[in-house]
Amino acid sequence: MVLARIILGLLAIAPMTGYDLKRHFDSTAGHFWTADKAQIYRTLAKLVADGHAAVETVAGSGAPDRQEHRITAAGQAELAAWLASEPERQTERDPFLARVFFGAGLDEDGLRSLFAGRREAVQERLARYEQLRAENAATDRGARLRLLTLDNGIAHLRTELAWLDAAEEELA
Amino acid sequence: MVLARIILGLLAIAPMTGYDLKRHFDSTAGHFWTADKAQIYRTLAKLVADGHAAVETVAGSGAPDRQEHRITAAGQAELAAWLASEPERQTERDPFLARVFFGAGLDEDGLRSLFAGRREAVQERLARYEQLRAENAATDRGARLRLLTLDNGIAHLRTELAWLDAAEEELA
DNA sequence: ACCGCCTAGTTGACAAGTCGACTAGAGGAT
DNA sequence: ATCCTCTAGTCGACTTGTCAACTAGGCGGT
Repeated sequence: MVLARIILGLLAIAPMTGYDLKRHFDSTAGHFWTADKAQIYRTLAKLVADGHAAVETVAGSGAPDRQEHRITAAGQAELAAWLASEPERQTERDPFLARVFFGAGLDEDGLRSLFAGRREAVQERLARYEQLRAENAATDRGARLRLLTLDNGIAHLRTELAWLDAAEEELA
Repeated sequence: MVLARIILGLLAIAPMTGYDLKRHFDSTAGHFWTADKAQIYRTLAKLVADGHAAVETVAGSGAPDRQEHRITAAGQAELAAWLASEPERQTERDPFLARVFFGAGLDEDGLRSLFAGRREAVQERLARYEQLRAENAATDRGARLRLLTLDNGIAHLRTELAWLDAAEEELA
C-alpha cells in the first residue's frame, strides 16, 4: 500500500495528526498523491497496529485533542526498505483524455467546452504550484528533492497547456 | 464508473469481446486508462444487465467461442450523456514522484538507480507510443482526436525526460 | 508425447478508495 | 441567539480494482 509508505514518509518529516496529513495531501503532497481522510485515518490505525507509528494524545488548547502520530524505528526501517525496493508500475488513468479519445461523440461546442474546462483547471493548478514553488526554498537535500517533484508537476502542466494550444488549433 | 463509459466508447467503435477490450487497454487505450481483465468482464456483465450492451456468442473457428458485445441504443445514449457531463476531477497518483519526494532517505546510489529506472521506463513507453503514432493516420475526426490523446502522452513523456535531465544535473 | 503459448472467459478473496453522516467544542460573524 | 467555519476524528456502506487460480481447446515446437 503506497499510501501507508507516503504517510510514513510524512511522519518522518514531522509528527502529525490525521488532519495534518489530510492538509498535506491537499497541498504540498497533492501533486503526486491524493487521499480521502477516512482512508488516512484507517491507514494511521494500521501503521500503529503494525508498530510503524506511535500515537500520543495532545490536549488541544481551544481546539480538539490532537492524536499526534510519530514514526517509530520500525517505521523508519519500513520506509527505507520501501524506498530501496522496486518501484510499483504506474497505472495511467486520465478521464479527461478518455473523453477526448471518444470526442467524436461530441459536437464542436461540446468539444470546445471540454478543452476550455481542462485549460481552466490546468491553469488553476499551475498557479497554485507556482505559488508553492515561490514560497519554498531548497535549503537541504530533502527540500531540494521535494521541490524537484513540484517542478515536475509544473513542467507537466505547462506541457498540457502547450498541448491544449496545439489541439485547439488543429481542431479549429 | 469511468471504466464502464470507456468500454462503451470502445464498443461504439466496434463490437468486441472482453479479451479484445483487454488488448485495447494494453495498447491503444493504455496511455489514458488501464484495466484488469476481471474488472473488464464484470463491467461487461453490468453493461449487459443495464441494457447498455448486448452479447452474442460467436462460434470460434479453432479458438474458443467469442462473446461479442455490441453497444445498444441505450448504451449510445449513456455514452453521449457521459461525454457531455461534467468531467470527473483527476486524482494524481505517481508512486515514482512519491519516492523522489522522500528521496532524502536514499543514498546517492539509490537515488541514481531510481532515476535511471524511471528514465528507462519512460523511454520504453515513448518508443511504444511513437511506434503507435507512426502506424496510425488521422483519417477522420474520431481518429484525429484519438491521435491527439496519443500526442498528449508523447508530449508528457518527453517532458518527463527533460525533467529527468534537469533533475540529474541538479543532483550531480 | 509433452510443453508452453494464445485465445477466451470465470470465480473468490481481498485490498484500496469513496461518500456521506455524525460527534463535539471553539471562535467569529450577523 | 443563531449560524457558519475550523479543528479533529469516527463509522458504515459501498464501489472499484487487484491477484491468483482455474477451465479448456488449439497450435507449434522439440
